Amino acid sequence: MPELPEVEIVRQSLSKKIIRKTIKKVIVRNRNLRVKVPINFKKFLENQKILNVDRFSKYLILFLSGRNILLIHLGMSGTIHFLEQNKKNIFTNTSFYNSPELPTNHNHIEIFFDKFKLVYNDPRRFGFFEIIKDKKSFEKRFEKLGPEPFNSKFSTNYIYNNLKNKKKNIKNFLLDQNFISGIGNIYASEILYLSKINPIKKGNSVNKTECKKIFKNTKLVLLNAIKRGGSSIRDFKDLSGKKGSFQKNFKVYQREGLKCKRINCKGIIQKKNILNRSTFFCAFCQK
DNA sequence: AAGAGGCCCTGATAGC
DNA sequence: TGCTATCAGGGCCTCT
Repeated sequence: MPELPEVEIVRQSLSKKIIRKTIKKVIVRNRNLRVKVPINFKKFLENQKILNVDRFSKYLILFLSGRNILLIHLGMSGTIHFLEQNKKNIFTNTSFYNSPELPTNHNHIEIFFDKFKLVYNDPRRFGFFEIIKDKKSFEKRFEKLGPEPFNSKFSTNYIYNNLKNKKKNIKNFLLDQNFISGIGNIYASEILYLSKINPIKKGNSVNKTECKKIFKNTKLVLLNAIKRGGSSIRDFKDLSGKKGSFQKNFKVYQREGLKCKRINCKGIIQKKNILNRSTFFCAFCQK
């Protein structure tokens, strides 16, 4: 479901709720996520205080007082719900990302604090929870991943040097987390549109000027998305204003058959399957 | 070794 | 109505 901007919005909302709070109780209702939830998962969390909520790429990183680290990945369909406990001890939903009401099914993990709880819901179960026990394993966990777009390691030259001898198409490069971390299927299409590059263009035929555009537009698109609270594409029911709104800024994603938004461009947005992921682009202005 | 493709899983929607 | 097929915001593993 979420790409870097959406996970960042979750991180921000979570921070406001749980930093310096202590986990009272944990219920695991279904261990069968993408990675099996460890059998002693509760032990690692209960009575731990949340020191900080960080994020790398699409991973949420919760630093716990006992020095363990909880890693959360939302996969394609994971959502975290915040439920407040009222005077009658009934939990009522106050969701913060993309999920107006707590669904009845697929609530796999519940984390109780004083007066509220977090519920992890994930129909497809591509998400996962992981406990990391020390700093070394923590660094190792992310060592194969490429830099985030905001990291100084990410630069025009970094892009160019990685692409220059490669036959892989540029769309798949942007989705390759070992090259750059945080871009997903929506933002890859959007970045290439703004950069006027055709998604099927091979790495070795992307020139330096184009790399510069990718560099600039990657940061632009992700930062704008964060500014607008991320993109909400599946949940159209909620009107509470808690949804992200970047979907209104999509130039190509889910715009198949519609006119290209570039001024004076006569192109029509096309949809093409690249490595089994839908890719949207304007063949007229993306060369 | 790089790169293509399959697979994990459920739910919504389209088409017959 | 009730089937089947296709597609979803991700990432890991395998095969060539």
